[in-house]
Amino acid sequence: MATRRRSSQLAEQILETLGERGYRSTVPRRSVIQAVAGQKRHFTAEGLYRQLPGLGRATIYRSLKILIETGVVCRVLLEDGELHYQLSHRGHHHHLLCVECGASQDLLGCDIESVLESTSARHGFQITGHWLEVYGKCRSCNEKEPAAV
Amino acid sequence: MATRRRSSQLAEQILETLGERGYRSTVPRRSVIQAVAGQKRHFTAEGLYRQLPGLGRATIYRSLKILIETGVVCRVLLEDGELHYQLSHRGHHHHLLCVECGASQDLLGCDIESVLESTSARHGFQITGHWLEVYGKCRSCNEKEPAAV
DNA sequence: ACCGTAACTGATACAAAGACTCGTTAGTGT
DNA sequence: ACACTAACGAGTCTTTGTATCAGTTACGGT
Repeated sequence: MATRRRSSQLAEQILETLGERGYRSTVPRRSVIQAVAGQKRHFTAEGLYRQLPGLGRATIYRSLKILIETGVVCRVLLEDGELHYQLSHRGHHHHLLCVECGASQDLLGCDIESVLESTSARHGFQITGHWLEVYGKCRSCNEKEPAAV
Repeated sequence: MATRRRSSQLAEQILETLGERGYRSTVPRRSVIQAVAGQKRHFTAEGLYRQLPGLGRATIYRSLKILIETGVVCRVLLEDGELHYQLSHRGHHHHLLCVECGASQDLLGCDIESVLESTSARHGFQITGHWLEVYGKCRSCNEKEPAAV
């Protein structure tokens, strides 16, 4: 199956990145990476833990922490305040989160930064970072169930 | 002291708003509102709890929940993922959070919405909401400690 | 002023998410 | 092959918040 091979390749790649940073390639770590690489949407640490019986909770959280530091995974804030995780290929970016199906896509071609920059300057505020999540309905959910308005 | 009177007035006003919604004016509730109205920056539920000995944790959380529902208080997401609370006079708005002093001001005159709208449309995405927090240094912190670059 | 009742309260237990500790195991460079 | 140390798992602890429940209190109606 193509998807499976793709996620294995990704896992391989992630492992290599960690190797470059001096992290060891251990059996549990590889399981976590494999699982993360196979996620189609955002996931929780607890979900991973349940998906990987035999691994300790601490290992899950430790691995996840490393992956976040490395930039392989990023955090996603759900509308209700819940914190999830998600694969992140790029550097800084934002998410379009579908509230129906839970899918998420990266928001590209968005120059939020410049808008923020200029508006904040008016407040005498010097921006160092920001966090943006966008919620709504993705294309396929829109088509499935056309706008009720 | 002017500040004190202003926060009392605010507390009075909040209480009135709750009254209109059918919420009772109880002693513990008034304490919470008084405390919230006196906060200068974002705060945590646990912080309130510590500030108000004699009140039960459940009461703090319940009151806070009501205040959020009523729109008196809004949630603020810190850069590290911590969730704080903050007075909120307006409806929907965003925050400029100072990472030095913890001050926060509302981001006004920002038409993020329209930028998001048009960008997301390109993805076939129909926006229903979003969450934006901006981090940086506020005017006074900038002046105190001029840019190191 | 009193009463009935529904809202509210605090103590306590519970739950979820995650950090910490520590003795053991296992990658990795030499 | 060995030694050094990162990483492991089990378990405990903390933080943040919710659920339960018996007792209390605000408040509209008389």
